[in-house]
Amino acid sequence: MLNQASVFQEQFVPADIVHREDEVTTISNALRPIHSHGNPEVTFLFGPTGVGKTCVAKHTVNELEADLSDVDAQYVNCWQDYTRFGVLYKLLEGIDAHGTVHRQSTPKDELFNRLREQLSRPYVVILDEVDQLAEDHVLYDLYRIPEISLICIANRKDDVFPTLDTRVRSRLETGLELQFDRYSQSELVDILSGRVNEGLTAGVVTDDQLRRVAELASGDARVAIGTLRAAANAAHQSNATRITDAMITQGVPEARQRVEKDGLDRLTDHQQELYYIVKDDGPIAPGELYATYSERVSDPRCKRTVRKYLRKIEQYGLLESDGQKRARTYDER
DNA sequence: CGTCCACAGGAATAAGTGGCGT
DNA sequence: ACGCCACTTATTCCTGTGGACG
Repeated sequence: MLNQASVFQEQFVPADIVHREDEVTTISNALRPIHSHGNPEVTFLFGPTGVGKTCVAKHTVNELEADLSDVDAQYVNCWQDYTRFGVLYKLLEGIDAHGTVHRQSTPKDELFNRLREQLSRPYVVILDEVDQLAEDHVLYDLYRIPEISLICIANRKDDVFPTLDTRVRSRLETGLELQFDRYSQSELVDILSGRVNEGLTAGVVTDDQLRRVAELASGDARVAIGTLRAAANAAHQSNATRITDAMITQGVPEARQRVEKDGLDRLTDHQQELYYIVKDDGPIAPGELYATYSERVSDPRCKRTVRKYLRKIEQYGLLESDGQKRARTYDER
């Protein structure tokens, strides 16, 4: 019944993008100067998780690569490569020019210079989760290289721009900004249908069931597809020929946990403790949160450090804060 | 409506880590 | 083995500020 499990994987990029045609066109147009040896403005994609930002970016770049033979492209997730070094190295890797580089012994601008020298043709760079970039000025570095076209992805505009150096910001703010919103239920159904047609044997899941999955995912394609994957796996393992409603109901928490766990894995014990306090007791005021936290752990970190943790957890999309200063409350997302 | 203070977040500083060449 | 260097993480200190409260 599972013909092609890969279509349910996180990083899968479908050949046909549904319900994001306008976005694909807009980004395509933004990249158009590449055809005539110009250099495009920076493109920003904003929106919550599971709304297709990464997918659309990758798809559009794939199309461009298929169109033009003399163009390079590289995808960088700034979660993994969050330093200037990491990003530059990844970009050199993308054009097979990384050679031998030692983290410490390589002079500061060696990587940058090497990248600039090696580039002879357009290089489209997708910077995903760009708000996680610890060293912003690398954005400015890349901006200065004429061959490089940037597509930057982040959850919220406010996560990116306020932290940027003003000089960097003023350059980047002139770029194109695209806001992605949550999918509607029927849009999610269409997305799911596409995957089902490719990945599953006909008749394994009904249209009604897909509607149910879409409804439970509340606009998040990541959760929707994850739910379907979990249900399909459950059916596969029990040698069933069809997905049952129970499998779907069971798949939802599984998919959500997976999304949650993704972020949680990146947190330290202290950060996880904070997350669980907020999850259990939220919405919770800063003072109370810190009091509870210092009770629960044996060696509490100072307040300043806890504030840094909370900011980080919030950026992971696990928590959200509301209000300013004394009136602020932390709550689960 | 003014004062106060809990809070956010920047900067400087200290302590710890890991890879490197010698 | 050793020190060096780049870099990370936590702490202390500090400033600005918005909401609470008299």
